[in-house]
Amino acid sequence: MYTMTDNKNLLLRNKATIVYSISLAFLLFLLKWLEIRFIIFDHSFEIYIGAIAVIFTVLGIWLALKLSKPKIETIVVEKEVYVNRNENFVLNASLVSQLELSKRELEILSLLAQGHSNQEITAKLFVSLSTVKTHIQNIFEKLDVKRRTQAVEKAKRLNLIP
Amino acid sequence: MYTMTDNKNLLLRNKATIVYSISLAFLLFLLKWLEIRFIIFDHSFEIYIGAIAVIFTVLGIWLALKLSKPKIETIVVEKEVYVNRNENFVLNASLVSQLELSKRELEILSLLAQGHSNQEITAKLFVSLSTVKTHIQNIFEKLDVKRRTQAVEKAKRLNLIP
DNA sequence: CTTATTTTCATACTAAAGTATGAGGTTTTA
DNA sequence: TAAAACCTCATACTTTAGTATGAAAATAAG
Repeated sequence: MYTMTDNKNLLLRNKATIVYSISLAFLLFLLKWLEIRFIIFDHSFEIYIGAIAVIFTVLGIWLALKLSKPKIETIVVEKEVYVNRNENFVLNASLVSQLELSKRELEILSLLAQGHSNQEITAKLFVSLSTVKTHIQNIFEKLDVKRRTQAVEKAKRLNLIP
Repeated sequence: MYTMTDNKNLLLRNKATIVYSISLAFLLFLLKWLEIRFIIFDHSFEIYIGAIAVIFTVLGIWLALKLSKPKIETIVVEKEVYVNRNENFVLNASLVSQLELSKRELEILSLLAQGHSNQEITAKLFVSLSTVKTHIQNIFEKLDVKRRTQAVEKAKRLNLIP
């Protein structure tokens, strides 16, 4: 099966070469034949050359059309998938990676969104207030926001948190 | 104006013809020149004809590439973009009435959810900072919350704001 | 028209959030 | 194994948010 496919590809790939070779052979034969007639009958030299020019131009055009590869144009169609806010939350993992948000940062972002204060977050995660503040600061930088309400709004909009 | 456009289209449409005509004229001149050299110096006839063939083949190829519109093969790629379904937000009017939230309060609640600071809200609504604070205070009481993040979370959960 | 509700605004104060800087320990990656 | 990334924590300070109280104007409802 594979051998069959290979053979088939070989023929297809070299089709133009084969065709041109055969055509050239035929045209050379034609040249010789016309040359003989020219020598014998001494017809107009210009007509002969003109015929050569036209014939080979046509051959060139035909060959170019066969050889040219179709230009591939890719169109990206954005298909909007509507997601109900909480039910079908799908994490935008690529964006999380792009923004370089760590697991801890996402965790804290979630707790912000749930309405917790910094002090409450310390109790939930068993860390100090300054740790929480540091994480929040990092989150703000990565999301390019100034306050927690902005962070939450943006994170939900971008599907970073449910 | 229309006449100008017509003239322009005429030139564009016949561009290939014009180019080919000029090229042919040039090549005929070249032929004549080569012919004269051929007659004078009596070089090989086959080389001369071969040169003609090659030249005109190249011309044909060049012409075809210019003439032919590249075959454009279009590949459509679907990319899924997750969009929150804000369109289907249905205000929980009965609950708004139950909680006795006024229009102004809902308005300010929305701006909170969008991530605005108090000062920013003053600018948007053309009221003073203490007005904003008073409204927010009233919102907190009616929603029984302690901070804006809680208010936003609860309001979205209860479909009070989009 | 009177009353109730809403909106507006101020003041003084406390609490929480946010900023900037520095440092050390742990885990992951190349 | 070294470097990078992540997590943790502290300190000092500024800014914003939140609280309590009071008052007046505007609008809506009875």
